[in-house]
Amino acid sequence: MGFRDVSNKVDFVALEGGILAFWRETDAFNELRRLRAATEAEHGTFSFIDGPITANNPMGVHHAWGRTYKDLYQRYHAMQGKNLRWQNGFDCQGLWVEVNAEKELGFTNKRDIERMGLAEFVKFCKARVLKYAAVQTEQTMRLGNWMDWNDPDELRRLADLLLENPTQVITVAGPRGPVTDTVEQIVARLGLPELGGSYFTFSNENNYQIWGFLKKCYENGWIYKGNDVMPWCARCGTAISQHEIVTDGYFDVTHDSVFVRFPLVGRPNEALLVWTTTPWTLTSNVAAAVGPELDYVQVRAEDGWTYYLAEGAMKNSLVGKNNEVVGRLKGADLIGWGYTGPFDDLPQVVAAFAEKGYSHRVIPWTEVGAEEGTGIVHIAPGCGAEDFALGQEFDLPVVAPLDENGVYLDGFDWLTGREVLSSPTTPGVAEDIFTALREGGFFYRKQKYTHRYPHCWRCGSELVYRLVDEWFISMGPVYDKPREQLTAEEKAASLRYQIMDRVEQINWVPGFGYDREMDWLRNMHDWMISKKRYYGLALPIWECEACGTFTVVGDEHELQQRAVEGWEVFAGGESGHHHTPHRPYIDAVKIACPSCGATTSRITDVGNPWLDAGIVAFSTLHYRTDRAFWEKWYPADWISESFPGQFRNWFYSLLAQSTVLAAAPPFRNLFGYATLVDEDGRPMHKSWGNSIEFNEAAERMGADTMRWLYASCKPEQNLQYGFNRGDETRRRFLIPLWNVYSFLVTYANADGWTPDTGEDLTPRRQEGQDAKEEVSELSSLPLRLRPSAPWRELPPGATQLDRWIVERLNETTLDVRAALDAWDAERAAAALELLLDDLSNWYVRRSRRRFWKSEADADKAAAYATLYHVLVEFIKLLAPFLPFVTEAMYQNLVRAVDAGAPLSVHHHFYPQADADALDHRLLDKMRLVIDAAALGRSARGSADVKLRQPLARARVFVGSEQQRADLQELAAVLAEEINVKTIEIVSEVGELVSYKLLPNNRSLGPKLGPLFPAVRATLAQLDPTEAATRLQSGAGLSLVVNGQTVELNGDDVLVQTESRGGLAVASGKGITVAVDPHLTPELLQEGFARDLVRAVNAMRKDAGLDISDRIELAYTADWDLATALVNFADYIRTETLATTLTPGDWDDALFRQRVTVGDTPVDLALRRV
RNA sequence: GGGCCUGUAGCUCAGCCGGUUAGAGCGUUCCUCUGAUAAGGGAGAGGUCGUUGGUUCGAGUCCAACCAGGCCCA
Repeated sequence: MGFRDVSNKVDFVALEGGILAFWRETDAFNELRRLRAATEAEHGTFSFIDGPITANNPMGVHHAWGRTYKDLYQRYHAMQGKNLRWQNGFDCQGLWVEVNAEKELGFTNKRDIERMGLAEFVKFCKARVLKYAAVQTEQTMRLGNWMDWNDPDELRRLADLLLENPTQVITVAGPRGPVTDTVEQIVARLGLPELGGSYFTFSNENNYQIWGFLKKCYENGWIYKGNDVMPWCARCGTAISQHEIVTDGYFDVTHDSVFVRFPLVGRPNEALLVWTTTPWTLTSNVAAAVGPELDYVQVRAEDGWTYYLAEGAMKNSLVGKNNEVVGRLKGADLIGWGYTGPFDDLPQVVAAFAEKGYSHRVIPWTEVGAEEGTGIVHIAPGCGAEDFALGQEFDLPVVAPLDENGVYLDGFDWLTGREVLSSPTTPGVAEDIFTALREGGFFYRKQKYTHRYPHCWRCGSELVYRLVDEWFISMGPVYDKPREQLTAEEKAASLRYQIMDRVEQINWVPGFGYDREMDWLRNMHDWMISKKRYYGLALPIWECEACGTFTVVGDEHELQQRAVEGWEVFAGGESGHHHTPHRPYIDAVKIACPSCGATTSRITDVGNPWLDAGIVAFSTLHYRTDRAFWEKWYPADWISESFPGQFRNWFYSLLAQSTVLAAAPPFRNLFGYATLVDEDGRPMHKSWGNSIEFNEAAERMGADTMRWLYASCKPEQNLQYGFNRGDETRRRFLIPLWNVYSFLVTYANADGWTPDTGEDLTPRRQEGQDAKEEVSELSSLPLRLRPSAPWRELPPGATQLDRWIVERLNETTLDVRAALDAWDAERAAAALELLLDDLSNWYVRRSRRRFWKSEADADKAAAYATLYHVLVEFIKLLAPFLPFVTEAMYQNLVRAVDAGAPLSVHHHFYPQADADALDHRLLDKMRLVIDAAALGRSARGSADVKLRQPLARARVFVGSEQQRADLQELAAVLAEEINVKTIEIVSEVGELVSYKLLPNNRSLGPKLGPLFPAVRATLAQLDPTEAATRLQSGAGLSLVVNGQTVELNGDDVLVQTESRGGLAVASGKGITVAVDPHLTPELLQEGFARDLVRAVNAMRKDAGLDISDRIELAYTADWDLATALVNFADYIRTETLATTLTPGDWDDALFRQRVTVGDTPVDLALRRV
């Protein structure tokens, strides 16, 4: 039995398809799970928690980056015998799901959803999530990830059944047997133990676990209802987040801005001059802000008023020529002045001011400038985000004028019921406001003003800023002292400091992640957990309209107990079917107010989706139902996500929820990576046409290529991604790897060589025995599945080269393990690339003749055995990175010759090596020759002598005795590499080079200090050869500098060599190689012979001959060349497999060519024997 | 305005505790090797190390200020 033949041309994409089919057919992943269940007792577990991906759209190549790391580390730890949970996660709730559903349905605003009906809409969202979870599952499988995947077709079937009728009862297969329930409930139980597969954050377990978290926050007194001023779309009736505006929403528009006078109290005919672009907010004016450091002027204007405004704003603000500056003052001087507002009589304004005992006044704000407006800013805390923040700071009243449709509320007199913005049907209020201002004597002038203004990215309407009720979790105070000085009480009162203590316990990779997270925790505001939408976590807050009390429900059981109304709609109802805790059904349940007993309703808000993602450290680990399981898998050993954004999102929500619910951080190691951009460094955008679809990348580039590209890049830097980069990656690593493999298989098959699988103690799988039965046998850990021992038993004919490449393998194994243990895939990949380079460009190249030769001796056997061993261990090292190509090679190299070997390369243990047994001497020695050979080639290049032309000798200088001995030992190798007849190793190369003396700054600098420049100058004036000779003989130099005597020893002076006239010298890394370029007639003849061999072999290839075909060779050449051919006939015949080499030509030649050897033409003809 | 990060060759990036003539990959030009190789090797061209000060015998490296870009928070 031998290997399947392997072409050196390979279609990686087709290969990957074949491997996916192989895994599917052999159930290879599940067999791994069975194997690891058996090895867990000895090797433990690796706990990974997958950050949920929003199941909204097909995956992008940026997701594939992260998913490569996730798969890589899971495979690496599985290859150490550890057991894993292998659970992928989908993010399923929240605004982004709604938005995509709305787009698909062609909806333009909230009222469309209400027309459709909440139940229908929520159902549609869930089905859409299932559909894209199926797509993302298929894509991630294509990337090669092994996970406990749901069958994508089953997910699609559930989506269809859900849309058809969510209450129909079905039975589905689960790992512990069939499960029967309504479709709605089956979908809500996905990912739970009875159904297995990925977790979905819309699951009952996820939602109710968040209830438990919120209940605990409530018990700690941290939940409260607060206000915020948010950008709001009146048409859609929804808040728009700052993020949504920044990405898509700012356009230039022209508004009527207005200059208004605010008459000052106690200063007749004097007024502040203020300016605004949003006249409707003047109803809600509370204060006027000035820059305390800014210069202001008092101006007597021609309209009879005296105005105050910023000096720098006069030109833009005032009209007329007869404006006279009558005073100057700082903004700070104005602070505290009272004034009269333009709409002080509105009932809401009166009420709000009365409540706080407040009247209009001037406040300081450092942000105020004179570039726009008047330098006095109108402040309406109910109508602007910054205004609101200032209002909080100065404890100002808030006048909030608008309802959710942008219509004035009660208490605004003639404005009540008016729409604030103009629309095709209504004119808006701006003109009427101007009229009112004129009538009240507040109007100064108006002005067209063009500015960037936020718009709704969905419907295009201008946004307004609106005061809304939102629900928050308090993050506690920020204390004005170092963290370590906090008392226990202070810490107990402030969740942020408790979270910081958890952050401290985590290993952040890269390290700046720690700083970012801490910075966020220091500066974050209370966590706003509500969103006025439809599809998402139903916040378990019931609020009493009668007395204002609110209460939080901790789980479904508590809800049932406390329900006073509507339980049957939610959990029983006409059909008798239990619904999931989503709107609208959950809203039917009423409970009694714990304070006054009134019937209360759930607030209609849904939850912030980061609650959904952050709870998974509990919900997916069965915290509520199986505490032992949770304790086993919590905290996660490792999590990984792209870090932009996640410090305040997933990482934060995981940390916050874990801090409240458990005493330990949710994860021990965090690995973050940056952002994926296109090859030019620009962000990828569908609309820019530079984004790459995952499917396109996988099918054009190949998943292994993608994975190697991802794994070998620097994670903390943005990844510039594209097909050119992919081609380069394939060329640099995958193709050379395949070529080594193809080389081995080609020659092994030609020679009939197979690896020795004798004296094998592996229990063989019997025909017909299924994998499950095998588990009991495997529990005794067969030898083959034990960690592979370092390969100490080299075959009898092993050469130094064989021993070297095995040591390189061992060295690389140590490097790769150390790197992966530190979550440094880049370093691991770099070490693996170096090994491939050594294997391909040194070991195989230098061993080729051992494989070609016809006699089957011990040397050849050793070469095969060594290359085979190294390659098989190499692909195990690579398996977590390149699951496809390593599997393909494994199936041929191992399984094809040993049917009893483990089914998959991924079932093996990761290679191990013994650091103490590493032969550093051998590694250093060979590296020295590799480096010297490179220098030799360089030296030849500088003398313009091509490598094929033999030269008489090279002289090599190395610094240490040890290096000289090493080089002496390997002189033959070096001679062959650089094609010289002899190598001389010398302790000084003065004959071939000239010396240059340089001060050793590192040792002399500290010793000499200010004297240093003078010593350097003196040193430069010495005779370098004489000084170098003295130093090399061990004697020191004595210099007199500035009247002082300075003694220099060998360590203080660096002796460098420079090539001298006409000689070919190269140096570096402490090595100098000088080749003698002088050519004798004999050397020239040999060069001709080698040229000819090269030409003939090229002809053989062109003629389509097989490697082993014998030929006859005829030539027509001039006398010089013919002499060379005669003199080197044996050599030429051997190298070209020619039985004869004669002058002349044949009529029946198979192939004929004129080639140039040296400078002269030769006619060659060959025919097959 | 605050925090974090980044400015080094055409592009992407190394450059340690400050120390010899600032390196690598890609691209480019030339040369070369090759019966596993779609590869490999060598050489050339290409640098005000963001700017300005400072510390030092010596600064790409340390310090300060500034400039530009990115991310986050206001």
